[in-house]
Amino acid sequence: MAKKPENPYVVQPVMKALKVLELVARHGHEIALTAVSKELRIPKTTTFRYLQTLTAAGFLDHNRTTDRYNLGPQLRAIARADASVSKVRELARPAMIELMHEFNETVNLAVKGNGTVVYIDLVEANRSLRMQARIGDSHPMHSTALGKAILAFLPDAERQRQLDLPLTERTGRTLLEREEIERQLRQVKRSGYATEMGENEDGAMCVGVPILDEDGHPVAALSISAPLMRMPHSLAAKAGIRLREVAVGISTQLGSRPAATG
Amino acid sequence: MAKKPENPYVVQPVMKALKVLELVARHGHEIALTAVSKELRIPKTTTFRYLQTLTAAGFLDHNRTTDRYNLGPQLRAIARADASVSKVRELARPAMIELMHEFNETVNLAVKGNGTVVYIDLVEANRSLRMQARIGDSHPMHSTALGKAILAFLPDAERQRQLDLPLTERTGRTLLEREEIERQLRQVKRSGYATEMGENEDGAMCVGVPILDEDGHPVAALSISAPLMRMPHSLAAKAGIRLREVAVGISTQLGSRPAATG
DNA sequence: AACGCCGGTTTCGCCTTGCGGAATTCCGTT
DNA sequence: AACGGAATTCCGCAAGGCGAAACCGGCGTT
Repeated sequence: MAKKPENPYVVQPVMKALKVLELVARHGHEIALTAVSKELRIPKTTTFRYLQTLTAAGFLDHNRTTDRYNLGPQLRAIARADASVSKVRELARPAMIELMHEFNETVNLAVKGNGTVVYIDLVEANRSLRMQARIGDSHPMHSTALGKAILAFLPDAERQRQLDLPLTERTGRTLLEREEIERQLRQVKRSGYATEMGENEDGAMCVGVPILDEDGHPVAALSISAPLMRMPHSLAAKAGIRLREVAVGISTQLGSRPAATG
Repeated sequence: MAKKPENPYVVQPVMKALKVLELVARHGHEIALTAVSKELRIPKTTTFRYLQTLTAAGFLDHNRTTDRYNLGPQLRAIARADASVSKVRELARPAMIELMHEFNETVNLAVKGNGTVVYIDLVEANRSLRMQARIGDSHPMHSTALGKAILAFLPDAERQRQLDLPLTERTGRTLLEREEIERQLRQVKRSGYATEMGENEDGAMCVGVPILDEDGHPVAALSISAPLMRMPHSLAAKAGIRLREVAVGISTQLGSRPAATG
C-alpha cells in the first residue's frame, strides 16, 4: 500500500497535517476531530495532534464551546497579505515603467516587512551604473527612503515599536539618532515624500513615497533610486512630487480615501 | 533550551513547517532555501524537506529557474473558497431571516462540497416540529433540493462527474435512476428552483435554489425545508419563486450577471 | 581553462519523537 | 445513575525525521 513513491523528501507528518488543514478549509465550516479523522483515515490521536498544532500556529481556530475547528486568523492574514501584494504590484507596474522612462532611473516597489522593507518589484533604467536591489531583498526601514516613507505614515504606536528595534548602521551617513529620525519623519509626513542620501548604500540616493491601503495604512512604498551624482536636491524634489502623485493614484485604486499629505 | 513547554501535543515537524510557510508568505516574494534556513535557524537539510513537502502539497510553488519558493495555488484556493463562503453567508443572512418570517419555516444555506452539500448556515423557525440539519452537516447532492438546485446549474461535464459517484439511498423515495434525475434537473433549470419530497428524510420536504458566483458557477444554494404535511405543492411553488428572487439578488451581489432561469 | 565558492541535493546512520491502541475523563442523553 | 459518544491522556515501540557531511553543478574569479 505504498502511497507516494514520488518525492522522497516529503515529511509525512507535515504532509498529513496539510491534508487536515485542507480538509477543514474545504469543509466550509467548523468540523470536529472525529469527522476529520474518519474522512482522512488518520487515527484519532494523530488527527488530534495535528489539529492542536495547526491551532497553536494560528492556522486553525478551535471553538471551545462546540469543540470544532475551522480556519484560523493566520491563514486569512497570509492570504490577505498575498492578495494585497499582488494587487499593489499589479496596479503599480504600469506607473513604475512610466516613471522609469520619465527620470531614466530605477523605480522600486517594496512592502513593509517586520522592521524592514522588502522589494517586491523593480523596473531598472538601462544605464550602465548599477541598481542596488533585487526582488526579495530586504533593507532596514530607517536607512531607506522606502522605509522612511512608510514609517512616517504609520500610526504612532507602531512607528515607536519599529524604532525601538536596534537600528543597524549601513553607511557612515545612516541616521541612528532617534530624535533626528523622528524630526525627518515629521517632515516626510508634511511633504508627502522621503529622501535618503547615501544612508543605505554609499554613493546612492533614493526618493520614496508611501502607498496606502483602504484603511489608510501604509502597506507599501514606491521609490526612485539613483547614484547621488545624478540626482541633485532639486531633481529629487521634483521626483518626490511626481512619485507622490502616482502613489496617491495607486492608493486610491486600493480603496484609500485621499487622506495623505497633511 | 526548551522552546515551548506549552502544548505537549504540538507536532514539531508540522509546527516548524508552518513557520516556513509563514515566513515565505510574509516575505512577500520568492525566497531561496538558504535564506529560509538562515532566518529560521533550521538546518538546510530540514528546511529543504519542508519546502519540498509544502510544495508537493501545493501550498508553495517552486520556481525551477530561480530555485526559489513562493506561495502556491493551494493556499490561494483555500483562501478564496473561505472568502467566498464568508461572503455568501454574510450576504444571505438578512434575506434568510426575512424568508423564515415569511414562511415560518427553516431556511438553509449550503455550499457545494465534493459530491455533497454542506450546510453553512440556517435560520430555524421556532415551531416545535424539528429541523433536520446542523451547520457543518453534509448531505448527498441527489437527495436534497439544495443539491439538485446546484446540480442543475453545473456545467454538463461536472454534473456528469457528480452523478457518476455512487448514489446513496436515503429513504424509499430517494431518486436513484440516472434518467429520472436528469429529467428533473432539466425541469429545475427551466423553473429555476428544485423541490424534494421525502427523498432525503422521511416526512420532510425542501425547496431549493442555486446561488451563482461571478462566473455563473453554482457555489451555494438556499432552501426552505418543512414537514411534508405543512407544505403542499402550491405553497412549495410559491416558496420556489420567492427563493429564486432572493437568490438572484444574492448572486448579483456576488457579481453574477443575470444569466439564470433559462 | 582550471579553480573555488556558494547554493542546492543526496546519503547515511543515530536516536529522537511521532504513532496509535487502549485506558480515561468529560458531556450530553436516556 | 448509568450509558454512549467524543475528546484527552498515557505509554511503549520503532518508524522515520534529523542534520553532519559528502556530492554536484553553476558561476564568478584568478
